[in-house]
Amino acid sequence: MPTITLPDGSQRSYEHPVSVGDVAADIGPGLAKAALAGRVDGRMVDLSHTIDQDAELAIVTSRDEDALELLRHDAAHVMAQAVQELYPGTQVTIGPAIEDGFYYDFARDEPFTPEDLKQIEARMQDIVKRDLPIQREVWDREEAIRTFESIGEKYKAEIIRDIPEGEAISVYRQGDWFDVCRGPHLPSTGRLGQGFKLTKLAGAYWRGDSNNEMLQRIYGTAWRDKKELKAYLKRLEEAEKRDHRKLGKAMDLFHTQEEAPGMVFWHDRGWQVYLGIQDYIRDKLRRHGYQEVHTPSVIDRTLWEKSGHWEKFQDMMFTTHSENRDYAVKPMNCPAHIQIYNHGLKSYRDLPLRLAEFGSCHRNEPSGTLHGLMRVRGFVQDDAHIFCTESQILEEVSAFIDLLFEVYRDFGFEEVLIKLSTRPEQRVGDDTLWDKAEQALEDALNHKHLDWELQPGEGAFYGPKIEFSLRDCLNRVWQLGTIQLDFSMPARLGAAYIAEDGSKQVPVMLHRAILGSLERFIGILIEHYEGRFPTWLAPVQAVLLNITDRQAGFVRQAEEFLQNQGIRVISDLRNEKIGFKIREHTLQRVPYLLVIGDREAETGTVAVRTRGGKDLGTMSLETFAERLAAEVSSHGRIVMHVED
RNA sequence: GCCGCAAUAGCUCAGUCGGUAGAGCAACUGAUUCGUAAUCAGUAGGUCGGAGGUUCGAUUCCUCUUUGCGGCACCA
Repeated sequence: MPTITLPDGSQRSYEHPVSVGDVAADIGPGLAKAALAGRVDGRMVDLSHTIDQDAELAIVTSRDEDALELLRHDAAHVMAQAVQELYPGTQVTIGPAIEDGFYYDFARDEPFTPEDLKQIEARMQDIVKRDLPIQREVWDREEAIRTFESIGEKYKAEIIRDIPEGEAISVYRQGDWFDVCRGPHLPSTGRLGQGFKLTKLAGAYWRGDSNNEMLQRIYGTAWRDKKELKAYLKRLEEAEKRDHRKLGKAMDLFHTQEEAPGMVFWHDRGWQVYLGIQDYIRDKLRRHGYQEVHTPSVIDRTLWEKSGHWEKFQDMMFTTHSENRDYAVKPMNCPAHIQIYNHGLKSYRDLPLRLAEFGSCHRNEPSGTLHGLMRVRGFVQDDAHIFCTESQILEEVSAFIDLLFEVYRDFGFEEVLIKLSTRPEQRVGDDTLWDKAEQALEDALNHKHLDWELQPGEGAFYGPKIEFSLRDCLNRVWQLGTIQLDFSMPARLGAAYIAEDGSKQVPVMLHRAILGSLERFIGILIEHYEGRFPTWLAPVQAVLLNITDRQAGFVRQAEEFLQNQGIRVISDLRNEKIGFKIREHTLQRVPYLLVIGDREAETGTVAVRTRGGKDLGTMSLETFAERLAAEVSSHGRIVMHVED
């Protein structure tokens, strides 16, 4: 008979099988009331789950993190019930808990409207008030399929058919409503509470396949109580203020317009940031043994046919035509870099050869994917291709990872998501080569003691890859850097080198980028810093502000002096109150505001105020320039501070 | 590309149950020269995304289209 071990190590023995709820009640009435579910030997189960052998048990209450997932899953069920009560004939499909909330996909001919969401939400609250007990039942497979088909739920019947033979078909019932579900669930709908809200409507393909019909997805968020919900909504609101599209407009960095969808018009201030990043990367590449090259944007179609891109991506390439020839605007730089590699016979002594380019690429991305700077049709990558021998792969990959983290740290990014994608089903190259390549990437990651996630089957057809991603302010993940091994293209485009033994060999090519698309990277930077670029990247680093017209002459002198020191400085001589000017330039996120009144003009100094509102006191122009230079060259690791 | 929603002044937005539009900020003019997040007054500013239709009359209703937004699918 079961002996149950609780998290504190204490044990309880029972003469007969007991439910999780029984154990909770046995421990104390308070816990019985608070109990939502149990964790038996690490697996989440219902309160009604029967324990018939020795086990470790933790009672899950609303205080546990686990409770949130339970809650969100239940919210999805309650929403589905509400929808089916309000809109008979709507079919249910799947409805899981997700980060911060839940969704449910419905099949219904008529589209849901934002007004419907309010009604559904009201009905959900009603179902919560009804406090319907949630009961688990195990059904016979055939009977389950028949039942769901008989009530017109063809998607559910299909889901049941796909449950592996031998696995129990569990059905959860709340009132008159029931749904096939693995569980676990809360003991009753009342336990969901009122900390939920429906957030958005969306389309979603059945089973995630664009060949299938589109269902209607309703997203919601769910929390333990109203207070947590409010805090979450507040957080979302704050995050939206960081949106690079809003800040880009407010800070006059760039714009987009109807005539050039997915393309960016960079304004002076945005372009300063762009150039600053390019200069920085250019310098890094020189120091790390890369050559910088530049290749044409418009290249004859036959080259893309040879490289294999035409076959796979022709729909996504912009094309043009002239004098009976077809051209494509380059979507990537690698075939062009191989052309440079192919000029002149290469020896093993030339390897590794690292060719870098700020390659301007155009891809005709599907219209629905465009998103501010994050997903565009015209972009520049900090792209490079490393041609090397097989034995040089590990060393080159390691060196690249070092460089990548060096760069990310200079930009202030510490949290990077890393994924290793391995061989897909359709691929070129034999398996021993893949073994070697995947091992090399894995070794390089482990050698650096990095946390990474394996994505089996997600590699490119020509080789495995590592991807480096960051999250934006709304928690969306965007890939920045990548390094990909390629065994295919060098051979396709005739790249070769003469080995030590005089034989002709095909080099391995590593495609790699650190920032990826500069456009996307700037988008991430804007959101990460909420527009407050570190001084070394800020489009305007300092602004000189006069108090009255009397100081205009000195302001002009100071501006010239600081400009000659290489500082991006402007002056604001408008006849406005100092508070007004401070406000404007603070909103423009200029790192340093230099106020000049009679006192400063007489002594040749500036009163320094930061965009954060800190008063750094008065200092000479020389001192300010020196300190700013120190901040810039240290990439913000040394910042100006108040003198003691 | 697919589903849904949206598009009004330079910007942020209100509005019209069909009778050719309004605020704040910005701009311009004038006054003010004022020491750390908005000085005051005045002036001007719109084919209400584009095309077509219904109507005596359309920014408003309908159709198409473009772009954007939120997802889904895609991402060399």
